[in-house]
Amino acid sequence: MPRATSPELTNAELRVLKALWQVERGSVADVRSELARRGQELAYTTVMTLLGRLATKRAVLVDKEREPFVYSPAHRKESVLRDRLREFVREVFDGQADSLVLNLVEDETLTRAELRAIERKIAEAEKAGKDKK
Amino acid sequence: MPRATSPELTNAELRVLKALWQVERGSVADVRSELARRGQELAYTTVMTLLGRLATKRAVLVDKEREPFVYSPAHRKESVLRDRLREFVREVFDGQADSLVLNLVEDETLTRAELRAIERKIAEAEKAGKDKK
DNA sequence: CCATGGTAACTACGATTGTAGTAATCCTGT
DNA sequence: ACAGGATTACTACAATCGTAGTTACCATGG
Repeated sequence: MPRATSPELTNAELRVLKALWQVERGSVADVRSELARRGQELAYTTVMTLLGRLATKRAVLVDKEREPFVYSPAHRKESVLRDRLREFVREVFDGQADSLVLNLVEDETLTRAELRAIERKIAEAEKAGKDKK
Repeated sequence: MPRATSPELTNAELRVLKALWQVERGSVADVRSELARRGQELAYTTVMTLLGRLATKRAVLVDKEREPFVYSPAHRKESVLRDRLREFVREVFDGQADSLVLNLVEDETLTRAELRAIERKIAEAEKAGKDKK
């Protein structure tokens, strides 16, 4: 089955994409300063290389009409992260998402209170979406 | 802070390590057939290379006393997976584990029922461990 | 005793990753 | 009109990855 988004992104590419989601759309310079803001100092050309690779992978769109080129994410953050997550669950936890969550709780990355909060949030969302569906 | 286990493992290495956890300890040939059993056909030397790399990273121990060498995992599966998970949550979800779980639910990888099951399991475990602690 | 099959050590190799340099071009202010 | 900064295109390059071949050894069965 075709991936919802695009081929595998590397970590470096993902960091750039995250910066791009933040600025929504922008030039290499824009993305670069957003990265800097998050502590990722990269050479101008490095950012360009990464954005180029993302474009090749159809993960970002480039508007070349006017210079400097304007880059924008090709997919919503949620979709991309979800694909990543799916892949991770499959690769590392053999598809056992529940075992993954159990890990998070045992590790106290997630408290039981948070778990319950999540459950509540889902229940709400379900109720709210009932009629729309 | 020092990682609980070892330096980053690649996916190929992780697959080998999983096979090794399965057999608990064994020779290259043993690991290789376990991999085959799970649909991963690899050349004998490939498995050797991977086990060698795992040994270099201190992720497996090698007993060279007697040939064929006997390999065994250096850490429990749980620890290694947990490290991986931690890393993933940080890298991809910026540390927001709850957002990750929310994703799993929305994606229906996890049902709400499973969520509740997990919660119950945790509660039980907590109660059971109370006196031991 | 000697060939053969298993095993280990070392080498290989193209692809990808992360990071960046260089060359060429294009505005823009003086 | 030109120098300099911004911008893009192309190239680089060492490290790692995934996969495997080659060489050499050694024990065992015939």
